[in-house]
Amino acid sequence: MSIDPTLFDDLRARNLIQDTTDETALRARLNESPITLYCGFDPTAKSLHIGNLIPMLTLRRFQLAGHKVLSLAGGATGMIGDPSGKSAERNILDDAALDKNLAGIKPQLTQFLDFDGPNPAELVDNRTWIGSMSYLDFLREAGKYVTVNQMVAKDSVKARMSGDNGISYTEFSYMLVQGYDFYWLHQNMGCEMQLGGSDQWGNITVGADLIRKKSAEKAYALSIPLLLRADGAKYGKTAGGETPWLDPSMFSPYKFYQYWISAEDSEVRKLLLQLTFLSLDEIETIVAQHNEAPHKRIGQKRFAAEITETVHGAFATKGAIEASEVLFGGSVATLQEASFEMLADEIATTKVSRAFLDKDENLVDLLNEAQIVSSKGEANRLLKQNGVSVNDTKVAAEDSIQKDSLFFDRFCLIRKGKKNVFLLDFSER
RNA sequence: GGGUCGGUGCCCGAGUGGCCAAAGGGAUCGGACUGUAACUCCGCUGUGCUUGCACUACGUAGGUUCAAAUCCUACCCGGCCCA
Repeated sequence: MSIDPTLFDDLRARNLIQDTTDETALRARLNESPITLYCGFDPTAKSLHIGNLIPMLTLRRFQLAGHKVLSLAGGATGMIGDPSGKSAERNILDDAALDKNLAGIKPQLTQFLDFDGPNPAELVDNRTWIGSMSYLDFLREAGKYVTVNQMVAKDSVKARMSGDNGISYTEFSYMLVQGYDFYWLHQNMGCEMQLGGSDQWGNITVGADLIRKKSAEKAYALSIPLLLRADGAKYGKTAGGETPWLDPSMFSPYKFYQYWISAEDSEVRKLLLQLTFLSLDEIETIVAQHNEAPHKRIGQKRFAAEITETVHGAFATKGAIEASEVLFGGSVATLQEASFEMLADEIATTKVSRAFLDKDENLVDLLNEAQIVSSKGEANRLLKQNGVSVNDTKVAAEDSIQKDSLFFDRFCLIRKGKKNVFLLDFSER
């Protein structure tokens, strides 16, 4: 397998490099022969989310360039909780939750990398080496080589020491565990480099130092800028506080696509660069087209399509795009029954009993029943504020949905606000 | 272990016996504008219903009182200082 010598410059151009250790040496090393590198992901939930996408896809860039990549599931580190970027102590997950999360995350860790072929990636779990290690061994093997002085100096720790909540010894130890991972992978799998978000920098360098001290060998670190929105908020939450998960059963491809469609103009270029595999030239062309006519939102559409395809595949992406076009372009009234069925797969659909149809002023109950609102009070408020429409007609609390307002005697489209669309299915007799 | 300060709604934070479902700010949510933007402006934001009342809520459990977020007791949790 030959190495792509342009990798480093490409990463730079895409703004995927925040910090590196010894850039000159790293460049030389990357072009000399395939390097083994790893990036870790802790099982804090049963799915990864979009915040994990950049490191994941960067790992893929390395693999495509001919390097050997290791994807690490943090079965051990996940038990502790990384204090980086956190203002308060985290709850420790119990074993059952952890196992469940690991089971959900492992397939996602393999999804973006190639595990067959001439240069297969490997999936490792740090529980296999840390899990069985005794505390005393760990203190002797890892703890002896790192001073508390350095650890306390890390930003992630400093922030917590000066905050109101303090930091537990457990979380304080996190960086040491992660550092030992790097060392172990270096000794046992020839891993020379660790990749991570810029919030991981402190943790990563602990590992590199450990390798240097214990084995007197060189290890490299590369951190990636955190994916931030223009307003400085982290990507990884929707406006409503929902997390855009990668698991389609937790965050549908339609929602995923919509999430990116509403990205800001100023973000388009960055997103294309960091998260797609389009060439730099192609990206500049798209950005130029976009800037000529921002209202057409060429950039958002292209990016959303690319990233949705990467994460959810071509088929799901097609469905998400079609649903979006119907809901935000076309007219619902002209849809065929088959189109409704397609929509039902893409957006939130609730089966509702036809018994509701016999009542007047049934809207509040229906909204509540379909869990479009979390309380009847909220339903009333939304209706009063003109925030609900049925089949694209604004409705009030006194209105109702009756049989003759259904499409094909079964479907009814409800909008809450501008962007939240729900389909009610009255097909049960 | 001792001392001390603190724990209020999604978050920050005011409130020290009734006028408290709890000021103010942030955030979310809805509306207008628009490009399914940004900016700006407006409005809402515990639950239930018979819309005025009831219920639930100020760390937890008791108590005092006609009345408690507010006072008392015990406990739990956190910060800081001392040992």
